[in-house]
Amino acid sequence: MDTPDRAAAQQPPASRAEDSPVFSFINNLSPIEPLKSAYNANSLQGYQSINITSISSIFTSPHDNVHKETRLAKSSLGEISESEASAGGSKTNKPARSSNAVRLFACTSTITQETHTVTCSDVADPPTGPCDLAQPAQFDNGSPDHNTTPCHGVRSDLKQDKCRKLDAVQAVKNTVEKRKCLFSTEIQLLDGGQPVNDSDDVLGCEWSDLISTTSGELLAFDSTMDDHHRGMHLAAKNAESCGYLLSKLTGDSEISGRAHPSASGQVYYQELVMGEDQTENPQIFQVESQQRGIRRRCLVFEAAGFSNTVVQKETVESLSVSTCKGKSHVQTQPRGLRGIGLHLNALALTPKGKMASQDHMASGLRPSLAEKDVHGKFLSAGENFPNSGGELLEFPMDDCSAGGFPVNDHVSSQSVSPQKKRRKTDNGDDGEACKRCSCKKSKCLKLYCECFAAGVYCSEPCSCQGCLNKPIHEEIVLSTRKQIEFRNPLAFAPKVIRMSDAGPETGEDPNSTPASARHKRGCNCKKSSCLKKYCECYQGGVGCSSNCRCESCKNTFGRRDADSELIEEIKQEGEQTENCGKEKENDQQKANVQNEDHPLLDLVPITPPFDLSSSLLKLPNFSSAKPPRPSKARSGNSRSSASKATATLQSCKSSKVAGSAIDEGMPDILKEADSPNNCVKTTSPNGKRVSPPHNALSISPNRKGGRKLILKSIPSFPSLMGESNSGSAMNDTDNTFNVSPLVLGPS
DNA sequence: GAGTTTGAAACT
DNA sequence: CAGTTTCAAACTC
Repeated sequence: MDTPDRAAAQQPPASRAEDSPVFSFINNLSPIEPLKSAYNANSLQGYQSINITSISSIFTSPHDNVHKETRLAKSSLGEISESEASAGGSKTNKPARSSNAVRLFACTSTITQETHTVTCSDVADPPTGPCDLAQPAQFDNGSPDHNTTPCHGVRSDLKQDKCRKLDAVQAVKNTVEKRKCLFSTEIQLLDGGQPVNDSDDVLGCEWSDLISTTSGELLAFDSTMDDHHRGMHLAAKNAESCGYLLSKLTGDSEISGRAHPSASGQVYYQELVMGEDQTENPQIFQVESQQRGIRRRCLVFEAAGFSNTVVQKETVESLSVSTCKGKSHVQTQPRGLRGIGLHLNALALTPKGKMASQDHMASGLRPSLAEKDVHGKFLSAGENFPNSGGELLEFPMDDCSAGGFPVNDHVSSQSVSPQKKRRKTDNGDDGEACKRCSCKKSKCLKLYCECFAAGVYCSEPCSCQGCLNKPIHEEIVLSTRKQIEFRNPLAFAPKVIRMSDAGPETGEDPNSTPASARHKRGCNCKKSSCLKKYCECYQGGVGCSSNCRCESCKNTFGRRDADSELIEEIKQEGEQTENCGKEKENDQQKANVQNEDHPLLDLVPITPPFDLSSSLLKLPNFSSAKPPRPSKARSGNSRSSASKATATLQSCKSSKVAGSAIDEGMPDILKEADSPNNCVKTTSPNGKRVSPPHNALSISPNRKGGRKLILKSIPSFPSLMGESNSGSAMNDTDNTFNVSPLVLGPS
């Protein structure tokens, strides 16, 4: 178990990898160089305003993250494998994990470490006990995906302050370390060639990602050779394990799968992680702090990260995989977990558009390596879903958001290839996808700002003035967010979740029915008749619900008026499944008719708030934050429907969704708050789609139509509130799911 | 591209 | 909690 860890820890940071033939070899290899340069340039541009050091730090972080993940994954795997061997094959062997985790940390620390002071040994020694889960989580943070799961994000934030000082130094060192990482990855590649071969898909993705990133890093950071050597050393060792791991990962996926099939499981893990994280070793925190760069990106990748964390938590193996979020994830991740985490705030942006189908991403193979990386990450998120292929959770992240996030993330933006953007546009409506905010007075620190609302930093595409929503002003951003969250816990909640067909273009699928926290509140349209983008419901592609206070609603995605009918339908479904009331067959029929009226509706389950997907989303949001308005909305016109819904809820729950999976696994949040809504929505006003159980399933890999569960938006920021709540984490699904795109800084 | 409209967010 | 103001997106020209 410990051997790997020890090796990492023991290895003198200064060990000379440079001398090693491998090192030289790697240096020579740089097929990917061009990409790097591109990245660099992009990143720089993105951060024009930022000083060089910051930029570098930022820039590095993302890459680092990527590397980390890859490394970690591999190394962790390798370790795991080793540990397993030593342990006698008990995969779950905690000690093993801890060791693995430790090792991973060591790697990460070396890679990302802002300062050499953070020694691998430090990391290496962290107490294994509770850390098992926590560690993985940490890695997740670091992971490119970034999910800055709320938990992580928070921590990291806290630590960030410390780290910031080091940032400048990091920038310089990052390059070195990155290089190390690269080396490690490459080495791994060399060593682990077999593994890669073993699972082309999964590994391939990882590799591609790794390569791209590594290559880029290598090119960019060659100068830092000295440090590299150290890194090399570690890397080399890691590589061995990694390669091993890679080979194993494919196999391990099964294990991961075992862990927590259900979404609830995911949540559970997160919570565990959260808790653990809190208790985690300071060392770990250091690592996290080091990774803060990653946090920034969180928005984009949070989802993925989330999934990653979960996965890791669930199974060590998954951890290793996390890096390769894309494919590897899918394979490795426990099914239950998939999807949930993903959503990003970035999604919030999506509303506008369009949910870019991320299938592409999932498919993962994009011409540009960079894209692959990014996509892979995204994909991973999406892939979380059980059926990577068939049903993916798509995160509607806008390219912009996702990619866009970018600037901060550098990686994202950089990595985001034109194709992505194109994709956005394709999916989306228009080029808008890329469009960003154009705030003038809000300084991009209010929800008016799409970027801010989405939990992403403003980037190049933005035309904002006096923007403070930048990594440089992270503290301000965080504090502002806190304030907003305090005011409205759901402020950053995901707007919509969507279930869509497996079809690659899900984004556009009329079928998909998003639900969003905001929609929970409902719109308040008066003149737009809910037929224009002014209407959030319409914008999100969801029907208005009982929560809406709109006037003369003509929402083509469904009306609240129809809610009652829909509800009834749901009831009927419930009956079908179980014994839900027969009460309103007629109503149901009516509902169906209405649905038919809207072509889109047919497929779409419509209502927002409460689809399975919504349940997923809810997880995060609901628990902690209750929508401020909901009461209002309910009280409003729709109330009747609402009451119905509630009434039906029980039946629905029991019968349908209740679904074993959800109820069981689902955190209370899912079950509770929206359950009624969920039922309703699942049924969808349209009437066509209905069975809630499916929804529940939707989360699960097997959704009926092979629909993808797409999270359009996820609460990017872990609600600060949530954090506090996290203590009661189990209950608060919100926390678990919320991944703060932006890392919450030290609160 | 400029101006108007709209509704959410923020403020009182 | 309600009403008003501010704001930026959406929309129109």
